[in-house]
Amino acid sequence: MARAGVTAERLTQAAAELADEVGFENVTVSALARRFGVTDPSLYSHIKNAQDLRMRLAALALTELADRVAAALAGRAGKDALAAFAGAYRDYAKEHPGRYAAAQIELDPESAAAGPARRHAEMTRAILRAYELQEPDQTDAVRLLHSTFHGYVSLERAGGFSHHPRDADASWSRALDALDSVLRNWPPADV
Amino acid sequence: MARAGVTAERLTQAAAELADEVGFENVTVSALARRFGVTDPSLYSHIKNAQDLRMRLAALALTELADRVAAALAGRAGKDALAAFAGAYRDYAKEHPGRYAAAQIELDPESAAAGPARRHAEMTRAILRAYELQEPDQTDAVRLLHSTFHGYVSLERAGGFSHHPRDADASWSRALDALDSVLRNWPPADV
DNA sequence: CTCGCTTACCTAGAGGTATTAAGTATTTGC
DNA sequence: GCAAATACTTAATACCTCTAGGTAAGCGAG
Repeated sequence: MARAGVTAERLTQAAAELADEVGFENVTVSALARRFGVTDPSLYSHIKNAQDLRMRLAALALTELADRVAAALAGRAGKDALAAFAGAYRDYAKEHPGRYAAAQIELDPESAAAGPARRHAEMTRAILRAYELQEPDQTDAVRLLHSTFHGYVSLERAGGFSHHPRDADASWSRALDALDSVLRNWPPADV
Repeated sequence: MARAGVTAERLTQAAAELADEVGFENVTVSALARRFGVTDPSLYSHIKNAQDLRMRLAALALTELADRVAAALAGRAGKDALAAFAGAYRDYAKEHPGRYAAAQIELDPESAAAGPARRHAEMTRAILRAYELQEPDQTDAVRLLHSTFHGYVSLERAGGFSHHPRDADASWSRALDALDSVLRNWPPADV
């Protein structure tokens, strides 16, 4: 009996493909073992448990997403950078819905802060450079941007915009206009 | 053997309590049956299947959330209304994390459009009345508001803001300032 | 009041997933 | 070419979902 050559990396990669095909919630240890032609318990030599698998998948997705955003951001500033970040973010979610869903799970504090999550925060701060915001406004703006991007993509994916004729792309574009406007003219507290 | 008096309504209510206690993903038919002191199959007289139960729970949560928001919105306009809506929304998510998670699942198009989902859209439009936006700007603004609220609450619940000293309440307050500012001065397309 | 219908609930069981324990086979390093 | 490490196996437990078929409790009509 030849070995299947399973490693944690190949498992995570396969889990990512599976997630995009059947949805994150249907990524199971069993389905993954089936895909590799081995029995379920075989996978426990490589992963701790199902939760560990999901966290590895989340880390993969966050890293891929950060790579995309970083590439899109290169050489841009101001609204250009804002649109590039947002576009890369939204496109990734559309192309890889399962991975995007995985990226939303709460990963344990240590690995989250250490790993890819901090890259996202740093890149969002990079966008803001051109807008010249000082702390704590910068942190507030990072949170606002992240919330809007994630919220929009999240609602769009859940079908929240599909029952209305207005094009989701158009609304997205206007949302970016609005964010740019608010960043250029960041309001003082309690207007 | 006395009857337990299970009905679809009591099941849904219990499922909501269970969701807040153990998380939406841990709301199972078995756990619910246990809570009512009956066997698992007994519940299938009242609900179609596990998915049906989740959808009833989602509908309950959406209705409760809409009720809260409607109450908060009464007699307010402009930024006052904006803050009231946002506060009710965020508070509900904090008090009832399981129900809030349930409210995010994709329910089938018919029941979604017919039921509570449309109430949310209508109330968000009510906020905008004072800002006097015309279509399609109004739809774009509705989507922006919803995205921001949902995104912020979602990231906050996932612990996205916990690794930074800046208070999540303060950032939230500034986000509302920013949204108010952008609504009062809605930018034309492609600034 | 009791007969019979409806409905709530049960037992039995099949099928899927997660996980541990303990064993066999395969590869690798010396 | 052997020993140690590791990949993978079967076996078994536990939980969850759901169907089929049966029992019993409550209710309306005679």
